Amino acid sequence: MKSISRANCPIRRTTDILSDQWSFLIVREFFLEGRKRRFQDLQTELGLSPNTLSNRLKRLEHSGILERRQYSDHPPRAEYHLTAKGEKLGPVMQALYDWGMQYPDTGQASEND
Amino acid sequence: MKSISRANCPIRRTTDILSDQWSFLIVREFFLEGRKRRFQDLQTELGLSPNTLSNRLKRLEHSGILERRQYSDHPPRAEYHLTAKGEKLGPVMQALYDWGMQYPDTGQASEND
DNA sequence: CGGTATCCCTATTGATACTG
DNA sequence: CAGTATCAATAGGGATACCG
Repeated sequence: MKSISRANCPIRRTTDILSDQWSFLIVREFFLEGRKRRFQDLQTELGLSPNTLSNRLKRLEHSGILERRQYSDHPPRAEYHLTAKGEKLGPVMQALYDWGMQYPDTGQASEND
Repeated sequence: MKSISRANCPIRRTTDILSDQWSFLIVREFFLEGRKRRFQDLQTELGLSPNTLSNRLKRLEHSGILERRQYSDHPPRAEYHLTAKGEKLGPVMQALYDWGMQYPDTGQASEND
């Protein structure tokens, strides 16, 4: 685990994409709730505003982690799913999960769902 | 890997602490550059402003990931080091690193160091 | 050296209303 | 349903100057 340049460090490349208030949690929904998620699902599950969600989704799509698939026009229905690249985030999510499980007292979130 | 409440999800607890522009990268320095880092080291290595660094450092300290140790007053010298809890972030850092290594094209950082 | 104190700017977010 | 548009609030961050 040794990087050459800080700007091009693999950890930095990863966190540049995912390290904000929502991205990890959005990806989390795919691992926890199912491989296909719809806009409304995610919004309800996470409780963020549609513009913010739209924004993150586009970024994740652009980064090749999610893929959008529209399968109906008239009642507009689209679903997002993890790409192979997105699936490979499994170990990352697992590691975040494991650490969080070891320290249940950490953090300040207290509201239910 | 199944959580009960979203607000109290282990992943969320972890990302609540670490998921911002700098925290992962600060922790990264301890894994990559050495277990003890000083304020100036980190600032130079990462290129962030002192107030921002100070802020993150306090948060990481408060979260029990880093510990501050002042070992001189007159020429003021302090060093930060990972706690046991901080060391346990190893798998997280490794996973972030591994994913980043698999997808070297991802991200947009292009400047050198 | 190891920070704090200011000032300021911009990106992110939320709330809300609206559209195809 | 799946978003986009708009507006306002605020937190994050940079630059800089300063202090013990």
